[in-house]
Amino acid sequence: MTPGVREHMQEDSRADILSAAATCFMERGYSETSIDGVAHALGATKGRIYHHFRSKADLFAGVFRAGMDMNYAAIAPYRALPGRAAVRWRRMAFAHVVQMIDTKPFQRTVWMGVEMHLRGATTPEQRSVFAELIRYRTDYGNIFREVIVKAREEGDFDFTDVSITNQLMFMTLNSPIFWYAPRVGETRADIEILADRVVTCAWRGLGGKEERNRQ
Amino acid sequence: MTPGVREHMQEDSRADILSAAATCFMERGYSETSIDGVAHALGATKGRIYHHFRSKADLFAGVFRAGMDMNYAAIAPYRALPGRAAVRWRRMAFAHVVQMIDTKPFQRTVWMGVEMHLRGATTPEQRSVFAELIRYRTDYGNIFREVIVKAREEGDFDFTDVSITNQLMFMTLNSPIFWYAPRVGETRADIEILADRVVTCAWRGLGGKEERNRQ
DNA sequence: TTGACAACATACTGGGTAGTATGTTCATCA
DNA sequence: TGATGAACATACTACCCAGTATGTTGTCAA
Repeated sequence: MTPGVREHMQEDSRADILSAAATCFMERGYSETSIDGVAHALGATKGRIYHHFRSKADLFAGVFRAGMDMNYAAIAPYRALPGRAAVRWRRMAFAHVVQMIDTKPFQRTVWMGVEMHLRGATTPEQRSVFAELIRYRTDYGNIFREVIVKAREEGDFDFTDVSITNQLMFMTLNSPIFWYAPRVGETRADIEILADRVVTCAWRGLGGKEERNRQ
Repeated sequence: MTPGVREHMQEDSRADILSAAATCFMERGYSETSIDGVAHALGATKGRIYHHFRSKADLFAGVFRAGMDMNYAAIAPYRALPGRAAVRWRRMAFAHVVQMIDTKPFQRTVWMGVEMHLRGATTPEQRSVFAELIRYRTDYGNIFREVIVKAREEGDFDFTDVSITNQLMFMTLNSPIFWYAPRVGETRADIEILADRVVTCAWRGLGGKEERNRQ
């Protein structure tokens, strides 16, 4: 077997662990999730996980980072769109909401990570790793922040306090991670309609003008 | 000492435990919170807590119920207001948001309780108690649901899907439990301005018309 | 003044789990 | 073809913590 393929297999194994861990973290929370539990979900044992991750916190950080990586990738195609910022915002917001639905276990883990960091539930040694992840996530938030400020300057949005507004906007855009559940026979189009409703709600909250071509 | 006073002292002791437990649950989450930790925060020991509550889950349920009790009490004065439903909604929503800020530790615990129930993180025996609390909370949500439906009928709100809209609305109204932090020198008026901004954002999300007398 | 009981504190036990130490297998490479 | 190391599995330990069992103190009622 070529070294390239071997390396790829290793990365696959890591990705499988991250995916299983994300699901476990979502379904049981951080401390209720045991390494044995994640291993069981994989049909493996602890050894496999501890071979790839130094600790439970390291595994958690891996899921967090993977989730944020996917978020950046999801909005990347729209960040540099020319034209009005409000239009750019709608594309980004829509991609973000769809992303929340598609990678819900990872996003729930990211959310938990932020909560844990805010209450300082990390050991000193992992503090720096965690702080970097939080910065990674804050930067992501600031991308949207800059866009809505620009859109306000261009007269398309209307709000007073930027910080609060950005918080409320993300609260709406992220909310599917809490209440979305796939319906039987649900198509891609159904999900997109759902996402559009969420985006429209956030759009209104930002003081965006009503558009005729949307329901 | 009169029996009345004794009983009152007991209730005081219970209330102190609930308050300390709410803070601990908020700061550390459910499983990271130890009974010893709550006792320590009270300057007491486990014995005191287990004298009033049968288990950790029972203590948690007590905090949950107390939080919801306070919520019902907060909106009670406005539920039967005559006039347009949209106006009634604004009063109720404002009272709700202020309540989220004032009793944040309890509300965070309620939130955690809902999450735990959704992922089934309860033992069978406590399942019925928990189910009743969830119903208590669902009923509270339905109060708002009925009001926004009425307001839509009266032409003041404009939205498509009631369930999603109610979810998104509560997401916005509840959000201060995640990002609110008291500022130095903050007055009651500052909090009310903050709450009004949140209510306005939710109002817009519901498709409410802009009002001139608000910023 | 003396039970009786409420309201705690103290001391102990058992189960679950993070982390570690040590095997085992198999592919690659010299 | 034997050495080497990656990629796991197995076995074990040490700790934390919920729950319990039992003591202690003060109050009230008779």
